Amino acid sequence: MKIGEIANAAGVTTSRIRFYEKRGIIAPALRGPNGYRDYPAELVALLRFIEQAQGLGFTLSEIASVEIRNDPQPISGEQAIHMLMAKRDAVDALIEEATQRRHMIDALIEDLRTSGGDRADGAGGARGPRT
Amino acid sequence: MKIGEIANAAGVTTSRIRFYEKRGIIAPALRGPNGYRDYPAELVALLRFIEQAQGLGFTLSEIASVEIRNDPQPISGEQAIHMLMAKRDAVDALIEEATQRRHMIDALIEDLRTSGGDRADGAGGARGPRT
DNA sequence: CATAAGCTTCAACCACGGTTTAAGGTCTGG
DNA sequence: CCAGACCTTAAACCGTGGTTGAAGCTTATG
Repeated sequence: MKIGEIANAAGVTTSRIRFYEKRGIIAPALRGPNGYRDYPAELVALLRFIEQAQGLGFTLSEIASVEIRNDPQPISGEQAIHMLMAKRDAVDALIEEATQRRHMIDALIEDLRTSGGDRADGAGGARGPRT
Repeated sequence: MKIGEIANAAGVTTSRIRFYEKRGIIAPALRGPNGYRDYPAELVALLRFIEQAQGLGFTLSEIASVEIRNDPQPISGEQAIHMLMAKRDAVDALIEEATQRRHMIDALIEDLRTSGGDRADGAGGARGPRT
């Protein structure tokens, strides 16, 4: 798929895709004989994932660390497994952090509900009288 | 409390507090006869709330619009609750995505282990030639 | 009383995450 | 054949969320 098709399918701009590629957040595309990028259709899902993660406050570096790209040069099975396991750990870390964030959100909601709009700073605590 | 005390208690920099004040994210401080800012101790909790919310991907504008100050009119926690619930849904979606990714990584690792490290590519989504 | 620490304002600078613009090359349809 | 759509790179620009620095005033301490 050409960059415009991918961009259209994923709902992002072409400039954004090029930017991601330049930053190593997505794998460099294969190139046709005309120099045009040729992306796999799977990239659409990855781009959506990136948007999701960004919406949750993850930086592009964080996202890049949990994402796996097609390595240009095949590496030994040992290395590949090692790398994949590192990626898996990073994904686990992301899931854990996201789960914690979820809990934090729940707590904030509960706090707001019980305090009846009294104040919004309930979480994180420390509401002593002023010093 | 003077700005340095507040900053110390909340674990933020003084410049950040001045920045927030300038942007209207926090209320302007009272001033002593010397011109020094004098903040209520409650600001500490608010600053922590701001950090939390930022970590969840909220922009300062979003926070400012939802944040509840010492205003006479406590603006509805309704809004905040809706915002947080939407964010919670987004977090859930991300967790699901990440979990699927984790499974894909596991499958790849297994693949490499059983097939002797033939190929090191694949990811982002399905393996397979580009479409 | 001197000196450091802490406060003031204002302006310049920075990283991040892109978008926009310029100057092309390529491909498609009438 | 050629206009317009789509692709290329490189570099300039932008909003957000701050940090850093200069220059000066105040306050606390030996």
